[in-house]
Amino acid sequence: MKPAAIAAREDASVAEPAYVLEDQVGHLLRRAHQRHAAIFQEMIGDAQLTPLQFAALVKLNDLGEVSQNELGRRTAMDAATMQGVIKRLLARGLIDRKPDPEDRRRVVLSLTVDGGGLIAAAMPNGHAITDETLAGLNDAERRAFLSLLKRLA
Amino acid sequence: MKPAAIAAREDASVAEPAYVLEDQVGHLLRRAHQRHAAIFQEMIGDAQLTPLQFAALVKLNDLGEVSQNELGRRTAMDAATMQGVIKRLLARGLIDRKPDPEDRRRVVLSLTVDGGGLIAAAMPNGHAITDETLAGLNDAERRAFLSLLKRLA
DNA sequence: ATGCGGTTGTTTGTGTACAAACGATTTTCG
DNA sequence: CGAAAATCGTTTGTACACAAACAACCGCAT
Repeated sequence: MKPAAIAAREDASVAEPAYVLEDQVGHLLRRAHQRHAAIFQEMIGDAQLTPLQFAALVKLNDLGEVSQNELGRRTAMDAATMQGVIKRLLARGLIDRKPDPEDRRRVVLSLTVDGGGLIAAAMPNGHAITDETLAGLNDAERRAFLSLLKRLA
Repeated sequence: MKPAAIAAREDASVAEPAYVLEDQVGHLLRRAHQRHAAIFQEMIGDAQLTPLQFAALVKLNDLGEVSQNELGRRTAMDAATMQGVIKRLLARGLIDRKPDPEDRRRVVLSLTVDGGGLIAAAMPNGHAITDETLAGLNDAERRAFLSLLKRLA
């Protein structure tokens, strides 16, 4: 059995464009995301804090009080994923959880003092992580990249 | 307790740049990757086939025979992740696995006929998925984006 | 008022993703 | 030659990521 890459090269009239894994957006997005996650873990300054947990804390810091689903929408996590993130933040005492008196389905989340402190301390690291992730690009390239990336997300 | 976003706005002399989650590369990469995964699942034409499984099959198609770790490096998966991917592809009879006679640590992987057929059928869908993922951008923007993304990955 | 659609949070199951530790082997180098 | 270092594949444990199904609850239209 001959590898397709060779077979294709043998017949140039076959206009099938080669599927080069390394050139596919999906693969590149995955690898860039992997690299970012590694940088995050290295620089966030708290070995237990993950990107999603950090995102949840940041949003909670911005919003004050929110329901679990709402926080999920704001951070692009689905309800099931949120479940795990919330559980771990609760276990570390970084967030609070109380029933919403006005809607008995809901649960209201908010930062604890510890959570607020952690976010305040980690925020600068967040900026450094973003910077390091974009390290290969100059300012103009960063702006261009982020603007294009936003249109894809 | 006042949300930090408001507190910051009250004192313009504090030069702390706001940490806007929606503007961070990491968050945008994650969302773009999520969107791509959704498009992939919808368009790949085989409900069981995941992006990583597809990537492994594509590389196997390109290379003919490789060891498990080597395939992992070529597809940017670590050994533990590879384990699961290989297991599922084996279970579906899409790949073969035999000991390397020249190195008793190694296992040689290759496509089965079924695997080759599936890849041949799915390849066009792969191109369509890449296209759909980049749908918001014109040709020049796509080239620019991919070139920048490659430098980050 | 009630009934029905939609929302909220939860659970289960499958599939990435990676660290860490392991035994078995191969390679390298003193 | 033989010990140390590196590689290969495996397992375990933690953390996303989402589909699907669920009970409880809310709001709206009839």
